[in-house]
Amino acid sequence: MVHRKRVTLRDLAEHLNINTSTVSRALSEKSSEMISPDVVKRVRKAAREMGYKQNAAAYALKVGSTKTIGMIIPDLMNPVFPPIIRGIQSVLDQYGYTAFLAYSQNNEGTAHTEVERLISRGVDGIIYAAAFRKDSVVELCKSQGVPLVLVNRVVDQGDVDTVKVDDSLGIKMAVDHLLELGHRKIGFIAGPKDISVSYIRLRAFTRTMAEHDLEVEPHRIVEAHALSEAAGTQAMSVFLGQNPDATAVIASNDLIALGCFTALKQFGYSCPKRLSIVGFNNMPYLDWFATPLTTVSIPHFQMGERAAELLLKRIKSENLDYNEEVLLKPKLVIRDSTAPVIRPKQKSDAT
Amino acid sequence: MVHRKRVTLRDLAEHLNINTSTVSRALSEKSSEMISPDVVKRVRKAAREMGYKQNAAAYALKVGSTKTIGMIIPDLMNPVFPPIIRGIQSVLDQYGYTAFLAYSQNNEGTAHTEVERLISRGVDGIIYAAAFRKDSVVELCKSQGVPLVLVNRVVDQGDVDTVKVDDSLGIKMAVDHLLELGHRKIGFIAGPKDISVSYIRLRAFTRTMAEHDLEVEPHRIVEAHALSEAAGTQAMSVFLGQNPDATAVIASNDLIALGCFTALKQFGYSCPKRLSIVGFNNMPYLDWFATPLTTVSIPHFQMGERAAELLLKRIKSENLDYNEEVLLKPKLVIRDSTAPVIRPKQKSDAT
DNA sequence: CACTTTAGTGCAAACGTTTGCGTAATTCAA
DNA sequence: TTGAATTACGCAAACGTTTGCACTAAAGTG
Repeated sequence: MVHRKRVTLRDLAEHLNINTSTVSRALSEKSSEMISPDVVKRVRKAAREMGYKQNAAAYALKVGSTKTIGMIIPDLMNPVFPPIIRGIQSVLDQYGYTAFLAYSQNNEGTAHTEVERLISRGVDGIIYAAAFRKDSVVELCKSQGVPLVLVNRVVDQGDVDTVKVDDSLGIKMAVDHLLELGHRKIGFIAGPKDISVSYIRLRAFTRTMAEHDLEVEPHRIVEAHALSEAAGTQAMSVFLGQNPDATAVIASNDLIALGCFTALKQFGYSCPKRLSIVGFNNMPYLDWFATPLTTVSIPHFQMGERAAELLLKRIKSENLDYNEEVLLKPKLVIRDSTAPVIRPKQKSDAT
Repeated sequence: MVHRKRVTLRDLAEHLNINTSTVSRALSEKSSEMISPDVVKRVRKAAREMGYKQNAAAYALKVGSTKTIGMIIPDLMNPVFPPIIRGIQSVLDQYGYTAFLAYSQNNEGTAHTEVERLISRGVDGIIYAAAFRKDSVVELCKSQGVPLVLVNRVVDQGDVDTVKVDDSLGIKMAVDHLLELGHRKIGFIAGPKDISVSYIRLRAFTRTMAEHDLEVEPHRIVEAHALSEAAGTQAMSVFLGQNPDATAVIASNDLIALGCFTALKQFGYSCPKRLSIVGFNNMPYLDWFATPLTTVSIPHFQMGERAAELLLKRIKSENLDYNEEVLLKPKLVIRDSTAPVIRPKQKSDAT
């Protein structure tokens, strides 16, 4: 019994000998009060029995809203994003919205085309978790009148809704932690500086150090070409080459921090004995690692929730000019990759 | 410059002083050959300049195909699924399809309602990675005429397209590996038996053992109430309670295997010295773990690809009766959680 | 009782496409 | 040059909804 044909409003109407408009109104929560309670009851009963499902395409065409949104993340393989996505969807579900998922692959060009695809699909709004500091996507959305909220990564020009965590505070906590452990020669493995989080975290690092009257020399900072594991080991290799005396590094990212571990191993150094490492993001399963990573934790799920709430609000209000910023608090989770500094007996301890 | 109104076919037609049907045909790849090359060129140029984007809702309403599919997974937090999703989308992208993502939360009821939602959204097909052995979703899809392909988890009744890996072979490899290491007292932490993978893997375990003339007694098998970490430690606790002599266990799942680790720790046992563990799935980042898990690896990404290909094929052919099964090969990746058995000096070594 | 108001329902247009069919203009065969 | 075949395009219907408006019948008002 294959029902290739779905049951439509007209089918219901004919079956009940009433007009399709009455059926439509009876089914709608808001307009059902125009209709006599008795009819409403009969219509809904018939709808249930005959298995009526609203045709989303027809609705979208008529009303102009698809009840869908698009979300763009850099890469699903980065374990940071699944919780964010879940957060988004948890609130979307409550309002009958559904989400498309697309990837930027850390490339603004593909992000742009993906956004175009989503807009062409008629999404009511977009959550963008892959922004570059200078990003054409925000112009695109603005020109097309599509609500947009940025999450995690933000954009230099200020007039757009954003949900982010206080990266500066996070880095400050990391630095303070290392200082308390006695570290002074601290390095920073930054991410690409065209991504806001990389930039902000790096600046927060130097600023916090400065507040403690610690000058950070240029060779203490090296920039990874991506927020990835591979880029991390590459960057850490050059760092270790030019900083044999460093006792700790902060990585812009957990993935970069992992990369640091393998570079460390290649140099025959051990963590945390020879060098402490702290990451950023608190990705899942870190507790299981051989040397569990000290890292600053961000409220992934909550970020998703707030972003979705903000977007829905913006979709409703039709007021695109206003922009809001919600700032979430990070917190430091201390594990085994950081330890008190050991005063070297000699200047160099080439193992 | 907020363009709240999108440019439509009619806008193009009026601007060019031709009929909308001509515009439509000129833009379509297939029917553009009915139109003079000159007109086609002009239309496409104008479309580009005026920023025309096809209205997906209108197209869907008219043609009946939304060029979207739905995928249902148990839970995004399970690190096995992101690669599968990526695989699916990588082939979907090539054909202009987009995917909705929904979660069953390992509950057939919610899976059912999610599928209904997706169908109501007009998806052209569904990829279902969360099936139970007896699952109403396949009936639902069949009755609604919606193409369905199962991935990873399959269903008892046979007539539905599936992409799966040879679980039995995977377990056989795991058992053989343990036997080679000298293990004989091997346990199995099974998953819920209403999920095909749990059931099949368990059966493969007892069968393979039998092939080696090893009877497996009932107390050697305990069933976790879910394919999750928590369920794993719970099950492993009862296992250890009733099997003080066991030297190895196979877990139905990496997540369950992780749970086994913590149960082990609670008993003060060490892995692999006291007990070897092997998992299933080869989730990401296992290499980083304190004791890297020996596990059977499945081709996640490829599974996604094949599932998408199969679904697209089924969507095109309109032939719902036929069903196909693609079977992928697993392989064993040996890490540190398995080691040769140590012959106990005494019968009991209560630490 | 004659009237205005109100409640309940039907009619028809519209959303932006696609596509079968008709028709005018062009080409071809003879 | 004439008729048939072909090419290129326009006309209009249809997909399944929603919604402003018109209409009927009942209820309320004086």
